Amino acid sequence: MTNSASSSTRFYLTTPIYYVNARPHLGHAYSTIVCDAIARRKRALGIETWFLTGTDEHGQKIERSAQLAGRTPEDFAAAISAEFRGLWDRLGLSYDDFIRTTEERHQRGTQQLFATLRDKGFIYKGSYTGQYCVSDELYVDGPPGTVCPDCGRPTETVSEENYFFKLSAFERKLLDFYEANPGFMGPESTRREVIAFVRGGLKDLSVSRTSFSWGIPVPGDEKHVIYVWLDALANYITALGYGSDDPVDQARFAKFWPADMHLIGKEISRFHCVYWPAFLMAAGIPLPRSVRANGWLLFDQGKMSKSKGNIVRAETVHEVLGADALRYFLLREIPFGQDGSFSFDALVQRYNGDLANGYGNLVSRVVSMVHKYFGGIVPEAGPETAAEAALRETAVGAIAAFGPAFDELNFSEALKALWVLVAETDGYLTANAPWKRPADRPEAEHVALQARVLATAAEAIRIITALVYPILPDAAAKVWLQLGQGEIADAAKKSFLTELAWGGLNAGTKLGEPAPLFPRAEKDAIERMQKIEEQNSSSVIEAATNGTANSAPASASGEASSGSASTCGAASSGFAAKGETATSAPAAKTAEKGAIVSEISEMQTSWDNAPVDSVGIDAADEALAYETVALSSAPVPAAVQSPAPPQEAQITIDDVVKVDLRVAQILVAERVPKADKLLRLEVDLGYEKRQILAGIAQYYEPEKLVGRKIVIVANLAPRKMRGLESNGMLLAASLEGGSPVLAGFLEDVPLGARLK
RNA sequence: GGCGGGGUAGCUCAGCUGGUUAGAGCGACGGAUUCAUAACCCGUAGGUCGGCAGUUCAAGUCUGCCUCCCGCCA
Repeated sequence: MTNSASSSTRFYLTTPIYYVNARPHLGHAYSTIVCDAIARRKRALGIETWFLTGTDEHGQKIERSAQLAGRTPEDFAAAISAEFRGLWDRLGLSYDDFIRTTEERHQRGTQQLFATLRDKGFIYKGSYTGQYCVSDELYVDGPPGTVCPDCGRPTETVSEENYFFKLSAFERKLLDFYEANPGFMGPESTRREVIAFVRGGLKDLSVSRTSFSWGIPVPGDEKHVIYVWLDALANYITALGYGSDDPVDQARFAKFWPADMHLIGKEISRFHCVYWPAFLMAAGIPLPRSVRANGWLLFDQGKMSKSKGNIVRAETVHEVLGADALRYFLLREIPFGQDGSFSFDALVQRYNGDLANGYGNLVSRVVSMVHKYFGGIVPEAGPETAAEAALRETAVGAIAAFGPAFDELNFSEALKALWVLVAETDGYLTANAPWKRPADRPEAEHVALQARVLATAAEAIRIITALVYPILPDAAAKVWLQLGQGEIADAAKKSFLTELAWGGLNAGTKLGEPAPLFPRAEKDAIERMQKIEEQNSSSVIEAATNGTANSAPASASGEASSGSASTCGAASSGFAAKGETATSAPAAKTAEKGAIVSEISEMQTSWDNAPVDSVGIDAADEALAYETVALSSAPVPAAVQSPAPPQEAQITIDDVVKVDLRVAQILVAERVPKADKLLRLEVDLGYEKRQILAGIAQYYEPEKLVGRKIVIVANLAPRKMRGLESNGMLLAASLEGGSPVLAGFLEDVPLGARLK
């Protein structure tokens, strides 16, 4: 994995930076937790470690989302960035730096990178005419009228002058590099895909935009902003100090770059394994040593509640079972690099089985017995018998197996190997039963046995605890105290893992008081977590529905549901409803690419897999979710709060069903003569066609509306306007200043489908 | 459509270069036990190793075809 000598004394690792278009969820937490575990182990091995995470905040989608939320992009991005950071803090993640792409240091460094690329002749100005998907900020091949392959929305024809990066010049160099550095990217599937992609040919890459302004200006040509991906990827160097004049920054950059590991979500492999190395090669900057992709996190709770949304937040698990439980589950249950499924059920099962009944209970029984039989003082073990030798060998084997597995990111294997020691220690205790003295065993002999067995078991626990510390930092800290070893954080600072060996627990050590580590989760734990999520999402729905933002605008819902990704990093991991029916949601099918191409999120991606009956709702919830962040008070961080939208009188479900909302496609759109606001539309509901009038002429070009699927109120009483009868009303978000944004769908939906 | 990865006990997965009665953990069931968080320990549970056909003395383990799932690319 890592190869150079320097990486044995220093380690720089990064998470994706998360796109601030949606609130953090479990998928984001997954990547970050993995990095945290790695960072903790590296530090405990005496390796000087720099652990970077952050948020990706530029791009047209953020600009638009902010606008929809009635906020400035700065405020909007800051609020969601604060949510991410706050969550990482509450989860106790030990990042060394948190970069925001809106920070001055990043802007400066990114501009320098851009200028360097240009100075070296790898960036040129060219023009592009073709189709462009605004939502995904993606250029699409094809004639006018082509729909976006990622989101299915119509593309717009644009003609603009852009800066291009000579990616095509790096095709051979990249392939050579991959060959010379087989450990550069992983897992193997990612490696194969990336190589196949590069072999397929590389085209020059547009690296600037003029269609919006929320980004970093191109130095010397401020009409352009730097392409979000170039912007985002640059965070890995700007955070260290690239582009800074400050000697401290420069020293840090010199010390830690190149990165030892970029941990990413597999959907953004291409950006990290192709574009990023090419940018760096072009700029003459060393390449990172490895890029490792993790898989999606699938969510297997479709049944839980299709009306309430399926988004699970790390916070929920944290509240009920604790951060360690979440960390353990993610690292133990999911073989790293593969997709994994999350469910409360599996979580609780792991928690009870491995943590409560296993490790926690083991610590509890041993510590209590030392208190009970030896007053809390570790006894002298005395001469070893075959039983102790066997346990010692298991422990030595666990130490030997754990490290290499962990260092290759096989956390699951590492933990499995360690839990063999947990089980054997339990078995050893039961076999020797220090709590029971057979009638024919002399008292003195029994005490000797108790001493030997408890000292040995306690030592095994010490080994287990030391090894598991990077994964269960909170629990390990408690156990370390119970073992009379002091603060484990201090031990970690002293590189205690480098010298971990059997026999470190001295006789005479005074143990701390036994305290429950992982209280067994009762059946209600699952319900509690479900309830928390339901409340979270229902509050979101309510807030969004009450306010002005009811109908999620087409662009908004698309962005939001997709947006959770992180650009650069996006996505850590997809977060999806587990799909028995991936194919039944065809429209979303391609969304995944979007993540790759620009900033689509894993969220979106994941919804692709969702059972069709929940897709729309889930996506919508997410859309609403982010609006809530901006518009009203999300339950959590204070930083994010803002005035709640005006409350409307409550209604019941009976009121809701009175409104017949339907999907319709615009067949004809034209201006109504002598009316500057009205557009006459002919729409197809599948079962009938009808005419409706809409006051959106100032905001939408009629030609661009044709073919678009919208939502209309189908049972609105007819009304005449300008002599024309309108049979229905279309739905749009109403923004400040009155501009509308049409409601629409991310997935393909049949005409006439009812919204309910 | 091209390429790649998958389909092994109820669940999550191991099974390297083919070789005795196909494994682990969890769950379930039975027993034992009480130091411990109704935990721990022991034992049991018969899964056509996606399907078919081959190669071989011998195939989850190699080959071909089929089917289903996933990903990348077009």
